[in-house]
Amino acid sequence: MRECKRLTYKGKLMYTLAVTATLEVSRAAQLFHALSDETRLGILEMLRGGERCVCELQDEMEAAQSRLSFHLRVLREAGLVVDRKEGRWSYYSITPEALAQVHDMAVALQPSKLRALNLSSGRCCG
Amino acid sequence: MRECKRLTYKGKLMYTLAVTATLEVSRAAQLFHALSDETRLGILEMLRGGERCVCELQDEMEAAQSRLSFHLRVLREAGLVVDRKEGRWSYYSITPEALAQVHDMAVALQPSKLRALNLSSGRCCG
DNA sequence: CTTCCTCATCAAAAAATGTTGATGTGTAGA
DNA sequence: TCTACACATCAACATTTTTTGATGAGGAAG
Repeated sequence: MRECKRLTYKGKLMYTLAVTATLEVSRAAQLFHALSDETRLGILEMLRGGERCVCELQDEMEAAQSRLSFHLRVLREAGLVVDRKEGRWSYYSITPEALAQVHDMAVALQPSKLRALNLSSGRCCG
Repeated sequence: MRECKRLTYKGKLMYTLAVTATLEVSRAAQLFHALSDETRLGILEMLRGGERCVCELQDEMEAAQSRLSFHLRVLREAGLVVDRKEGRWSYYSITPEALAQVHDMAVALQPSKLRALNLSSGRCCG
């Protein structure tokens, strides 16, 4: 039947977000993948309280240092967190913009009937 | 320092969603994992237009039948889609509740400063 | 300089995930 | 009945992701 038209851009499948913004599927997959691990969700949960150094995360999460470092890298490469060096510590914190992008994607994923037509590109939930 | 208190329930780390709802991390990981693959996102994108049988997805996505079947199973097991048999066809469609749950999780993930205090447990974005 | 601490990175192994081609099951039509 | 179709499932393989322990870089303090 082939009646489903996929919106593409430079050969890449895109999602429409409201009227304006579009997000690449590869970016969506990257973000969702970064969120698909319990250790990383735990890290984000901790960071929701504010900046933390790796050793704090290490204590709290009971994870080996190299393991934590690995997951922090995944989160960093997805843009979900940033790090700041101070002395011999690395402090990690959440990138609100990336989490907002996750929210945008979640909205974009909703079945069309459920999506309001007048969604702005900004957050509507605070 | 250990000043980050994690909310737990029956030994499982939980997220607070607004005041009322809580979501298990393992469920969050499962949902995000299901969304972390471009093929699966493509399937969901197609299904946003409504119910499809596997062969339609197959044509559109240019994917082998067993590959599609594999990804549909991941989506089904995450509760994101349901299938309906009719004759020799299987029609898949989106489970709006699961996508709403994804949205809830995206909201729950936002850094606390950015979250409104009065979020209802329902969708606020339509 | 030497030592200790914090952390990133690496290589090897382990585990999980995805792909492929083959086989099986149920349905419909000849 | 026989054949073709739509789909699920399986086993083998390929690929990716995660874990582990070791090594190394850089800062701080003696």
